[in-house]
Amino acid sequence: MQLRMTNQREMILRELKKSKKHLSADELYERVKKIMPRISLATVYRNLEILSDASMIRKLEISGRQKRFDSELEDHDHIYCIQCHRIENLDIGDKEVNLTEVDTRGYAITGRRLEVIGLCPRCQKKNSKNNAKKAKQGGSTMGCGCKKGVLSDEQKQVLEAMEKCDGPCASKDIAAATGLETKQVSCRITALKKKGYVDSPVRCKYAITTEGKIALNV
Amino acid sequence: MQLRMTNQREMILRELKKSKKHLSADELYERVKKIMPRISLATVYRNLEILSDASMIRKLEISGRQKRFDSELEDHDHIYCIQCHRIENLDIGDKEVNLTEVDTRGYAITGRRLEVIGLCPRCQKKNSKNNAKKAKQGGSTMGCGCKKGVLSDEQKQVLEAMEKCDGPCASKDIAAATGLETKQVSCRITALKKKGYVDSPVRCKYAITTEGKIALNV
DNA sequence: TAGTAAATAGTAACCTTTCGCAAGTCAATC
DNA sequence: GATTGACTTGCGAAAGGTTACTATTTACTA
Ligand SMILES: [Mn+2]
Ligand SMILES: [Mn+2]
Ligand SMILES: [Zn+2]
Ligand SMILES: [Zn+2]
Repeated sequence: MQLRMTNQREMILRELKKSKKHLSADELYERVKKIMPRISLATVYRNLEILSDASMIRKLEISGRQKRFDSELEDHDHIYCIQCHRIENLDIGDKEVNLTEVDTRGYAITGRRLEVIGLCPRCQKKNSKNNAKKAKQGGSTMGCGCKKGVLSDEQKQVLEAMEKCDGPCASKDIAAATGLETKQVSCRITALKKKGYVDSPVRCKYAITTEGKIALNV
Repeated sequence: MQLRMTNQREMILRELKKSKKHLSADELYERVKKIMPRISLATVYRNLEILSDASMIRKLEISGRQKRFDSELEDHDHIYCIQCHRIENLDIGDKEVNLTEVDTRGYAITGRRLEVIGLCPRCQKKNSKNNAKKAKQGGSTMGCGCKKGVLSDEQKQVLEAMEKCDGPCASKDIAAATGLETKQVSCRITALKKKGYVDSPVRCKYAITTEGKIALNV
């Protein structure tokens, strides 16, 4: 089994090296596609696998998320941000980590993986800003990690009713305004709160948030 | 937002603790289902997420594979097997890993994750047995990691033709016997070789392997 | 105890990754 | 130079794991 250096493979390797980042397969795919528009995502995956088997790149299997690939071969560890999932290199000396005396339970050790986890400087800044803002607003529940701001029709209906209403309103009011059942309104509000589009300044009273208004007008 | 201790949640927590293993969501689901047959897998996922957010359990997000959950809250690291993906606890003292002097690039450190990677004793044994067997057989390419031995109709056709033929035969012969095009036969042979059902004792000649015969008669 | 918020079951959708196939490319052999 | 087969690729489909949505039920609390 020998490797052939095809154009695709070469380009994938070159783009990964050029980026100097820890790219995921699809990020790399987007980059390579600009140069080879017909390349397939499967080819990118296949080659990243092959290249890392051949030790020409490194595969980073960090923390249950998307795999990332690293063109740097020298031994090094990584630090990553819990919030923005940025991954950066970390240089650690032999003194810091020394596993020679650890009881490895009969395992034949082939390597180790060390991740330092934290909040990157950018996210720290962002958070302190947001916190200041939130304190003024009275503490919305934003930033829950919901991936999408997509609204269902009924959610939109509820949100629209809430926008028209001035000041916090009860789910009963929304039900009356929309014609939906109270129970259903309650469900929609829960979902919207999770997305950060609605908050509850007073118990049992709800209001649309700034984010909610933005989401409505998209 | 407050937590309620529902029956489902309690059971999930109890079963995880009882197992003393690093279970995945679906493994836990199978266990809980025996006691609460109507529980939903989504409930298990939701609760594992909630419980780990509440620091009542730990989420292990190891190596880009399935998430696993750990009821042990004390700080400890893990060792895992590249082959069977078993995960075991690993006790490491403060002397072994000391990151206090590492340059963390401005990150606010919240934790670290150390995985030692290797081959577990069981897999070591299994491998040495298999290698001995392979050496005797003359080196078939089995054990490539293909997950399935499922044969497509055309693969089966090729394999059957190969079985009837005595001794190694060329892809041309198979093409003639099956009525398929030579190129297609070549493709099927490649796939079958990858599965370990065919090998090539002489260049350009192929024969069905023992595994191949077994697979045909399933 | 009534009323509200949180949780559930069931299912659909989602996202990342892998697979199978038909076709193409290339180097080694004839 | 033609043939052969190993290695690749693009494409489509599917697997596998996880999350989202919604009607309904349950736990809590005022
Ligand atoms: Mn790196
Ligand atoms: Mn553990
Ligand atoms: Zn960050
Ligand atoms: Zn193992």
